[in-house]
Amino acid sequence: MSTAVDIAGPSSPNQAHSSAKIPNAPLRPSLKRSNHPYSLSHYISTPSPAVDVKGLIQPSPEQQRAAQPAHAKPRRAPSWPDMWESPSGLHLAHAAELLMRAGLLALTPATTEQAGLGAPSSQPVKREAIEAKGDVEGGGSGPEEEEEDSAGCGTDFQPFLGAWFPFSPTLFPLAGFQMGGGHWRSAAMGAEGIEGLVAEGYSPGSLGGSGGGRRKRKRCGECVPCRRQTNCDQCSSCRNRKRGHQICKYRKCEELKRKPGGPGFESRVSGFDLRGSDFTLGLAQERSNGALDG
DNA sequence: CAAAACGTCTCT
DNA sequence: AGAGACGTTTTG
Repeated sequence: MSTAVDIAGPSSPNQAHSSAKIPNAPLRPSLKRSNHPYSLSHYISTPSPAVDVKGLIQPSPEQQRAAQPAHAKPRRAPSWPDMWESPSGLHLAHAAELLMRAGLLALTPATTEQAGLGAPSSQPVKREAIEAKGDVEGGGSGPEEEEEDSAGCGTDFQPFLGAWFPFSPTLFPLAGFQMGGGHWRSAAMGAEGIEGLVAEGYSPGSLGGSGGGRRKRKRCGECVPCRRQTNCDQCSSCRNRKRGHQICKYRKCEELKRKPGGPGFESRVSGFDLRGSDFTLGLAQERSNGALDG
């Protein structure tokens, strides 16, 4: 088992059968790409190891081993440290900063307004375009991929080293990234890739900006509910699926529960702490409650 | 086209 | 405020 979180709701007796017909994948299929060799509890209990740039670029054998637990099937470059794979993306901000310092990752400047920080329109960048290219690495999506589908973060992209890592939009402001406009730049990524990434983002219309009509937001893919894979079959949403048109209450994305631009939206970003994030703390709490397995 | 699920409205 | 119903959007 990997990081697939199957946090039972108040009761989930029918997980086995319900999971058979439940679309495990979050709405964004690209989330399937994420591959987390570690369980959630790993990230909860294990402090992020100090990583230096050198280790980032040329991971030590120890790091490689750490990224590849014995039971984990190697579905990506084994040289890629697990810091990219944190389901919460906590390692990522650290990594990004290190990369930036190392000059390996440069970002195009964007204003806060452009980035839409704290604004509901701060949309994750759609990744289908680059996924099509990057599927080479971890692309062997076997059936077991399902179990990790929702472990992805907001955005994956393939950096210069050729491996996927989850990319949470909320981390960009932390690491000095400006992402709202979809403008980020990898030193090793050509303009084509960048443009593809940006261009493939939500269309203005789908952003609800000028389109006018209401648009659907998408699951973040990284919150606890999103990571849950089975419907409880007992909540009102599950029981009333046909008429309710609603996802299981216990799978309802935390992000979508919030009103866009509502209270807490911005503070979650600015108040994000690399070690004590809402997500991590929440998981820790869940774990202490026995909701998460080891 | 069907299924899934988000957004909004209405009711309690 | 929460739940339910339904329109609508999105995806395969």
